[in-house]
Formats: sequence, C-alpha cells, structure tokens
Amino acid sequence: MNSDVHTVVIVDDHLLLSGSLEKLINSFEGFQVLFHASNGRELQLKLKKESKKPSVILLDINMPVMDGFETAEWLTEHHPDIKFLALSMEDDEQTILKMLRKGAKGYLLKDIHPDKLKIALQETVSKGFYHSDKVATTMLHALHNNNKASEESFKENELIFLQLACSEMTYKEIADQMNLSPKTIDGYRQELFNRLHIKNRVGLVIYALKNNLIHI
Amino acid sequence: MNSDVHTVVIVDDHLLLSGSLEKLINSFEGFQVLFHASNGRELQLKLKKESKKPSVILLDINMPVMDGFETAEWLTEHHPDIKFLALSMEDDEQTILKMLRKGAKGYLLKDIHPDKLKIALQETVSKGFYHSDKVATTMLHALHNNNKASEESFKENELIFLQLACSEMTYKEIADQMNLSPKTIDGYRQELFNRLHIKNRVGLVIYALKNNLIHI
DNA sequence: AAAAAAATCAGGAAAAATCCCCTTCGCAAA
DNA sequence: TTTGCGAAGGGGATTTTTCCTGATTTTTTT
Repeated sequence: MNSDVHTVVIVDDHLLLSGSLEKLINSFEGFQVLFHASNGRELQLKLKKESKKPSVILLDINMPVMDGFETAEWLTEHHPDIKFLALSMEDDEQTILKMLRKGAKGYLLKDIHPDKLKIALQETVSKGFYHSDKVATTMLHALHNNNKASEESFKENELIFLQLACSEMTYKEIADQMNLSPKTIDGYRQELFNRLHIKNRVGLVIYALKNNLIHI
Repeated sequence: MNSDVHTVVIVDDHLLLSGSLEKLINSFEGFQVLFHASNGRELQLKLKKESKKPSVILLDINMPVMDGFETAEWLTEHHPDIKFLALSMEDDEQTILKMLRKGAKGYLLKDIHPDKLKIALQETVSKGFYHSDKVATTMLHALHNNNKASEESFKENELIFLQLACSEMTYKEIADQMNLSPKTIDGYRQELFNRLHIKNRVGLVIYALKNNLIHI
C-alpha cells in the first residue's frame, strides 16, 4: 500500500450499501477503504484503535445511536484534519445547510452516479472540498433569502414544543412537561401558526415531518 | 460468459447503491449483473429490448414513476418465470406481506450483510426462494394473529377519511368533501380511535404515516 | 321475506383547540 | 433613565374535537 493511495472510511448503518460501496471505492484508482462503522459511536472507537487516519470519511446522516449531525460535530472538534463528506437521501435545504455548517466538505445525495462519487473523492483530497451543482445552488439560494430562513429557524423551546405537539399529548400536558403555563404554550402555538402559515395542529405535525424536525 | 453464470438485474432509483451493488454482485462467483433500471417503467423497456432474461431481479420498493408494488404485479403477470426479491429499508409487516403476496420470492432489508445477499441470490436460483429469519418470523406472526390484521385493514371510506384527516381540513370540511354527514365522519373517527387505540387526531396522523397509509 | 349486521346520521355535552387582546417582567439599547 | 422589545402568562369567547348513546337506513345473510 503506497503512500499516494488515499484511504476512505464509510459510516453508514446500511451494511449492504457500505459493503458494496467498499467494492466500488476500491475499484477507483488511488483509493482504498480502510474500514466501516455503522454509526458515530463505532467510528469513534475505531478511529482510536486504528493507527492510520483516513483521508476522507463518507458520513451518513440517518443512523441509530449517534447520527451524522452529532458525528460531524465530534469530527470537527476532535479530528479537524480529517475531511468528511455527508452522504444522505435527504435533499432538503435545511439538512444540507446544517451539515455544511457542522464542517462537512461536501454533501452527496445517495442517488448520484457512481462516477460522481469518484470525482467527489478526488476533489475532496485535492481541493479540500466538493460541491455538486445542486448543493451549490442550494447554498446560493440560502444566502439569497436568509429572510425566509428566519421563518424556518426555531428557538429551543419552540423545537421542544414542536416535537411534543407531534404526539397524542394535549397542550395542557405539554405545558406540564415543559414546566410552563398552558397560556405560554398557547402563545408558542399561535406564533408558529402565523409564521408557518398553518391553520391547526395537524398542519404543525405535517410541517415538522416535511422539514425533518421530527422523525417517527 | 458460460451458461452456469446466473444473471441479475437491479431495479433501484439510488444510482449509488445500484452502481456499487453491481460491483459487489459481480464479485460473487457465478453471478453477473445484466443491467440496472431506476424504476419499473425502465425495467419494462429494458426487458423488452434485451434478448437475455435475468435469473433474478432485485427490486426496490420506493421508486418514482413505477414503484416496487406495481412492478411486482407486472412481473408476476408478464414474466412469471423470472424470480425477484424485494429490497427495501421498510421493515414493517404490512409492506413485507404485501410484497410477498405480489409474488416476491424473498424480502431483503437494505441493512443486511453483503454475505447475506450472496446467500439470498444462491438460494433463490437453487431453491426458488429465500426467507431470512426476520421475514420468516414476520410471516409466522402474521399467520398467527390474522385477527390483528383485521385491526389494520381499512374499508375504502376509512382510507379516504384517514388521508383527509392528515390535512388541515376540519371534520366538517372532510364531510363536505366526501358527501357525508359530519356525524358519519364522527363515526369513522370514533371507530378508528377505538380500533387503533389512539386518543386524538394527531395520533391518527402519526399512525397513518408510520404505516405508510399516506406519504407526504 | 325476515333477521342480522353494518353503515349512516343525530342530540347533547364536556374537553380541547383556536383566536384576539392585554399585562407583567426582565433586560438591553438609546 | 427611559424606551423598547421579547418572553411568559392571563381573560374570555368561539370553534372544533371528542365522547356517549340511540335512531334510521341500507346491505347482507339466512
């Protein structure tokens, strides 16, 4: 294994994808898969054990135990020298931006052509980042109307309320759970209805689901 | 290409998965990928054009244009000699049973180990089917309490109501839409609450989402 | 055709959700 | 110091949801 071979680590809970992805990447000239992990926790352990550090990490977002967001934070904090690319099926703006803000050097959708993956890996090691046209467009779009971003950014309590609202709890029960007055909860509700242009609690649930604010 | 090589076709809209899966399958002794399709419609066209018929088809469920269910029906109808395995991330009982009823020779979860895929392909060509422990258990479970199945089977109007209830419409508006009295709608609601053990409309929405009765 | 079962619809009431306008408090900017 | 702002909370009214019980009509079974 000579020194100009770049090593890759795959973090994904779908064994079939990570296993076959390994075959694909090993077929790319100049790239070699070092190991897999099926979640962030496992990645932490294996990085500690391995003496060799990977050139690039392919990081899935939806994983059990420790998901892509947490893992991205940890990587940026503890291994700022290792570049990582997010790899996900979600193509919504919020998710993409969130991963890029957490330090991802690029964002790959799982339905890209295998050749694109090769290009992404090559550019990541050579230029330090890779942004597909779609992601670049998304970033521009986000910059362009960050006014709309305010509509879709939530305060901590709003997020908690949002998640509890997507359950069978009554508002009174939610108020108890959050140690707040039912009237305060009513305030959160009204504010969100206005901001998101929705008419009732079902709309709230649908919104939260569509925007990956909760997952069921 | 000698005659004891079994050919495989992959139907999946995630190019990255199907592309890398091809590498994996080609590395299995005795197996060779014939071609891909990214949905059922494309499969139809390519099967017509190709003179060679595949031994096995790996069929994803969630696809645009023509999904796995439709494709399974078409295959069973027009190519009963081609065996196909369902390949999906959904592990809920309803989906598994639905695919098996439509003629799938097995059901593979996308998080299986690559070695399992090899075994599945081998058993499918040799024995004609492959059922993992998990799927076998699910089938037994389904047979065991098909009473519960009645809990989870819906009449036409119940399904329509369920879908409309997952919107911002009031029950009165739903009644108008369905040309029924609001009191009838109230009856549907009450009946579903009892049968599904849920307490309010949010529970209904969550249930519908979890069981793929609607998709947003 | 008669009986049974299922679907549709109603009355009435309590609980929850929704809406609108208002007060207080703390904190920070002017 | 005053002014302004946002978060927490309140009063009170209306609409919608939820629940329970019973009646009528339609469909199915016998």
